[in-house]
Amino acid sequence: MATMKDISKKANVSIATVSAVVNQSAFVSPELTDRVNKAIEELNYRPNAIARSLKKKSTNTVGVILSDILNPYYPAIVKGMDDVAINNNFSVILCNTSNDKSRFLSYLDVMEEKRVDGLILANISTQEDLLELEKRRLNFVLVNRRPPGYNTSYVGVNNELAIEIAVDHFSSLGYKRIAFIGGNSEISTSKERLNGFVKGMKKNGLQISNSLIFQGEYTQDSGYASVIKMLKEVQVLPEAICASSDLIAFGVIKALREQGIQVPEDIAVMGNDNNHFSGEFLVPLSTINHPTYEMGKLGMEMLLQGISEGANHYPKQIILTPSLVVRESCNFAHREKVITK
Amino acid sequence: MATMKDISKKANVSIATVSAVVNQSAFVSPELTDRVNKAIEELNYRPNAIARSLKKKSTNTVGVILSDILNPYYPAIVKGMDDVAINNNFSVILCNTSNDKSRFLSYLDVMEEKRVDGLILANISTQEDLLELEKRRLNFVLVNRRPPGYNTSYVGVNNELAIEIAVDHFSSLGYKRIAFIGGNSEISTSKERLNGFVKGMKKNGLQISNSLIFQGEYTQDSGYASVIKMLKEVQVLPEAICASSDLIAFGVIKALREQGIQVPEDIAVMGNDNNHFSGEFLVPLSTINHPTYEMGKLGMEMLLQGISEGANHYPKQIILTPSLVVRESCNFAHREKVITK
DNA sequence: GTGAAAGCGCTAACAG
DNA sequence: CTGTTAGCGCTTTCAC
Repeated sequence: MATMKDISKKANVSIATVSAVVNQSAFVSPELTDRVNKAIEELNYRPNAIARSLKKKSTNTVGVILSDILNPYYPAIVKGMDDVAINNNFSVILCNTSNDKSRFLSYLDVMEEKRVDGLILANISTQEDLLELEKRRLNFVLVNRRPPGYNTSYVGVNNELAIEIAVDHFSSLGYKRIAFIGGNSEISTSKERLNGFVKGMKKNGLQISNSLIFQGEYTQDSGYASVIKMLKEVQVLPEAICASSDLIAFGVIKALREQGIQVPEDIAVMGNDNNHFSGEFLVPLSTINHPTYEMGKLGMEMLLQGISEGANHYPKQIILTPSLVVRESCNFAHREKVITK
Repeated sequence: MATMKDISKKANVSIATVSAVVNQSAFVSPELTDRVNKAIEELNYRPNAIARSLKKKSTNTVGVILSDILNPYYPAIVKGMDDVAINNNFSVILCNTSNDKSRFLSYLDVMEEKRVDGLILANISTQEDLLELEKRRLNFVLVNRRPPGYNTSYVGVNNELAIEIAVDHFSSLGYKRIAFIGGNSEISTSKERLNGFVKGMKKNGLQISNSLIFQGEYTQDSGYASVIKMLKEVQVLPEAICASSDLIAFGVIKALREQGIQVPEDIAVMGNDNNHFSGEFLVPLSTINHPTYEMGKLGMEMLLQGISEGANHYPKQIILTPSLVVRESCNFAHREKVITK
């Protein structure tokens, strides 16, 4: 493959001149520019970004690490990131850890060796992982999840508020006995959502029953399992269920229906995050919308800004505001009946 | 950041020796190995993959180009690719064209400049795009879509068979008047699926009515719009609708329901591709399963094999077989009634 | 077994 | 304005 040297020979100019026209980094007389461009054309020359990176000590590529691309929460985030990356001439290396810690660590190694200019991570919930990350000399911003107390570059949504809104909605509809079915308690978003539940219940003067709080995973199966568990353990069923994610809500509703419990007639259900398919679920899901595309977009913008500003960068956090989406899973006029087993 | 030179000084060995122990590319006495490793530890050294790439003329990274990460068909494909990439010490640069041709071209440029070792493309349907691709000196394999007549490295699913299976299923249930609602007719999978429809209808001795064949996009909105169009244009409604993708089927069912037409009681609907949420759609969708994860996995395996084998590589095509998934959207005992407007 | 040295393709002083 | 040159950090002969 042709190199600048080949071009310089062919065009009878110095290699520096070639570089200057390729990068438009200095004025070159129209005549020479022409000769160079012609040679480039003829030899089908492409600058070698690897060589340039070695010299410039920057790669114009960033890594994106997330835990599970199959979770429908992420594709929009990734799209947001990719859109701004390409607009700024950056490439993104995608790393899908599949929730595997050792895989996460090996991605970190690779990213460091490949000298990415920065990293966006959507999978950091613990101090431990953060420490691991900070060991590397990498620019980074966290997205969606964050360890407790973390207060530098981050963009996420107000998870606490999300569930508060959900509880408010339930309360305004007259529901009082409300269950919460959450995700993995290690994950920051999951904690924040549970906090939001507690806060919302208190705010509305509603009583919290510990027997109606469940934690599991951010999956449909987990939501399903939690309901089965609840049905077994609890004497008086809740009037409404607040799920920590739409995927969980899907599982919840599935389990309920299989047990002959109608949604929303018997029990109301709210989701959270506004999955692409929530509107067309077995029963159209009322939920809380999360601006995921924005999150990815802003995350990447923040990272690139950090990269270009270097030490002058002033770190910040952006917290996006979620909003209520009313559909059919909890619109039923509330009755006073209490369901017992 | 420490370099091999730093290590070599600190450990009092030559730079070549450092390289040898880092890469285990030659025997080094245990003593020197120790000294080197100690120095590496102390200086927190990380090999510079950029420099290595420049020298070795290979980057251990591949590009993946696809048209729309938001389409639920792709995440599993990407996961399959990423899984095998990491296992082989490769990174993947994700490129999401958003169906934008100029963006596709600029991705190609970038991939060439960044000297990726290969490319997987899931968005190539036309001769034109293929030509554009072949201009670059890049190893590549096509996945999912392919231009007519293309017969080198490819992995996809038997789209024709998929729809044939769907038609067979309808036929076995007694449905005769069947509509087909397809995607963009430019896209290879879309054509193949339409062919499968025609083939299946003929095979089952069923009459094809051109007024019952629609093309649009692989989206819910498009499926919705096609049904509205059909309802307006057609005198005698079909008994069953064969959708080219689940997303389309979602739109179809939504439109039908809004018009007061029950699925499957009034009209049966089959999807295609087995979207993650098809089982929990408003009406659980009977569909055809596509092994998407496998497709990504095999595609990446094929590419990496091609890369390592170089000119000795013997190109091939892998066609995965889809399978019927029966749920509720076309199980209704068929009645002889004909619906007219 | 280990070290010296050339060179991958490019950028950026620095001279002229 | 244009050319010369010294590296960027690493791999890889080729001597010793």
